[in-house]
Amino acid sequence: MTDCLTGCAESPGDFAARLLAWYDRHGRHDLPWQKDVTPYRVWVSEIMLQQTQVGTVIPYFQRFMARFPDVHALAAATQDEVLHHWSGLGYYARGRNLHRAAQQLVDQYQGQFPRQRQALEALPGIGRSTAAAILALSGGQHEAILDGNVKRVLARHRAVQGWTGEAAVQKRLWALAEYLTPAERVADYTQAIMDLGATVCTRGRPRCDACPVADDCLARAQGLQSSLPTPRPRRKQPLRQVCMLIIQGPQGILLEQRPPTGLWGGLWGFPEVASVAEASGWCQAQLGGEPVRHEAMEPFVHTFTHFRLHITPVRVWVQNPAGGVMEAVGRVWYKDTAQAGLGLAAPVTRLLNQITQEDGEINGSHGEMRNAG
DNA sequence: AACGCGGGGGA
DNA sequence: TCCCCAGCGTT
Repeated sequence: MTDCLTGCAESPGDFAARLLAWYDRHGRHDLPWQKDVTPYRVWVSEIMLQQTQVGTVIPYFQRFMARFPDVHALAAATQDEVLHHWSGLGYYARGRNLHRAAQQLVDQYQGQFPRQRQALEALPGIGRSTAAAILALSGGQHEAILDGNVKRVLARHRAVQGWTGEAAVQKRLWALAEYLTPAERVADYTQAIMDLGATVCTRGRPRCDACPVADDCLARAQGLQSSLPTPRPRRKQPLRQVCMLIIQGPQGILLEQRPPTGLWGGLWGFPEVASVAEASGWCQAQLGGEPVRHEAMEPFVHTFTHFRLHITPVRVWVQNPAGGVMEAVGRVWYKDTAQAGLGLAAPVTRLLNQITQEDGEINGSHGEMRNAG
């Protein structure tokens, strides 16, 4: 007898029991968010882990918790400070959503996390899986999750064909996830299936010999481990071109805040023009004067999922603009951008480090330890 | 150089 | 209900 929707012949409890036994011996039990488990800590870790692997997330999580120990601290912070702690993680909309959701939790729920999944899903940045993860991991509630690791484990174990982004595949996987989630030890089971996906049932080379559910894994039986889950159909990536102006004035380097949404939304970066030829004109129009000189740096490529960005950095030196400086909202001159507490995109950080190093060598001050003291 | 990750939002 | 968007690290 098989279950109609899931196609499972086995009892769900058997799958969970094998996973839990494996988890007790081989799972991860010392991750920072597994200590002092609260909905807030689970939430922040889940959002960070959506886009980044555990090893990278840990230091970000520690710094974030040190600065924003609870939902009230996060709600009371400025967006700039939240994005500063998110700098380098990518997907900055999630940092902004985290901040907004914290404010809604304080405003609508006095900072207490609601226990209804639908209420959590109404918060920005929290969908079905993240809501379920918060409730299951921090409260042991009977909720099924379906993150990337779980999708991979289930698609393989039941040999589910098709890209997991397709509606029919999603539906099937959610049905499987709910069917297999046990009534007892839900938090451990949830962590167990994520751990299995992260450490054994990996994307590249699954270690089937170490898998507690390999016996009845249909992908393994059919030799499909490495071809499932079916990859997303891929499209050709367009190229975009941009010229970043690294403008050096007496007060430091000019940074502008980007629009609140879109690419690197809310972060700070260099002024941009379409081509090197427009650099002088931009300075004339925006700073009220010609640059003393400018010099193109080595161009490089920054790759996104959907396009590749060719970046040509140009160093521009301007004289004391003597009142010509426009200290408008969203524009600022910084000497030490690392201390400014601003969110910076990865290529901006890279360029700032690069020119700091170059200038240090030119000035012969490279022997000084910047971090000393 | 390709790929994955969960959710938001517009068509 | 599609379909597109986003930014890094990993492989």
